[in-house]
Amino acid sequence: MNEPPLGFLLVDAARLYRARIDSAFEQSGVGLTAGEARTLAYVNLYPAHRQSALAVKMNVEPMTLVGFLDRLEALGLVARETDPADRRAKIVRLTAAAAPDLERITAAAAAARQEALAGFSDEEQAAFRSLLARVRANLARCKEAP
Amino acid sequence: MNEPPLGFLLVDAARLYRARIDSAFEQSGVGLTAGEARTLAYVNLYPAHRQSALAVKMNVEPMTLVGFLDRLEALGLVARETDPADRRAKIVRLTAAAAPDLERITAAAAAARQEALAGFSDEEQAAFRSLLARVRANLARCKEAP
DNA sequence: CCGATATTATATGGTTAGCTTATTATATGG
DNA sequence: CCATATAATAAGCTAACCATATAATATCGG
Repeated sequence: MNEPPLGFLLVDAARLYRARIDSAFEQSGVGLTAGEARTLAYVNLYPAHRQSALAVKMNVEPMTLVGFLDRLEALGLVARETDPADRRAKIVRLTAAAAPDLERITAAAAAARQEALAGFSDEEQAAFRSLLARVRANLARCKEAP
Repeated sequence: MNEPPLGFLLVDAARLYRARIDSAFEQSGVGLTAGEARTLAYVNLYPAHRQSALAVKMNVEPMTLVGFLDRLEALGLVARETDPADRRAKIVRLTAAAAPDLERITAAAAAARQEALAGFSDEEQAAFRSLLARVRANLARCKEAP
């Protein structure tokens, strides 16, 4: 019996993962969607970056990021400060209020990850991570051709 | 330097993959989105199944499948036949017209896969596929708990 | 046989996460 | 100092999902 092609596995797995994350966040009382939480985590990971730089890190169009940041800012979890070196640009920072949410996000994400990787040895987890990172890099690179 | 967590890699990779597939389909003249093409490929993979069975295979809600099939049927690529054993149910089949499109879809998907897996050895490809299938199975299973 | 319950597909309507294109404000190079 | 580039954003679109409700049909208990 033929199996679904690899691309479908990837898209399916990602959709299920996102759904799992969404439900984990809903349960844990953090009022954030997967995309918002992802953005918050990236701001934490790359602090004091400009929006455009953050968008590059996230492999997302700047306009997509604007929406996420709008909501996070409205919730008081991030702040946009005008870059003193360039008044067009904005520097994105976490606020103090973000810390507890970030912690719950991290916990929920860890739970989801644990379920996704159930039955994986440490080596398998590392291998999966590394292969996935290479796939992502391949696809991100081939996006800059047109 | 910290790296983005695994879940984000997965979601990012899938988004980039879907975008890549969409552009490949657009270029190749097949007027299908990634979701529609995925559905068509699943119909090919699991022929003469009921919609509900197909939805299970695709890990999608029945209502999501309805939309995809509506469009594929309007394009004349699939047909819905009433199941003689149960007049509520419909059996989904490919039409003869689907063959060329299916071929172009397969080719476009293969091209995207090749880009995603650039630099992978055969062993790495197989490993990635197998790990991904396990992740998908884990997540699909843990979806039936609530 | 009959009524209650379950199942199959679907209509309706909403959400999330993206995108493109155009606009505004500010920088910067000639 | 003007032309062009860049940073964020506004506006509006699409795809891909989901949940809830409904109509038709099956099925099971009595």
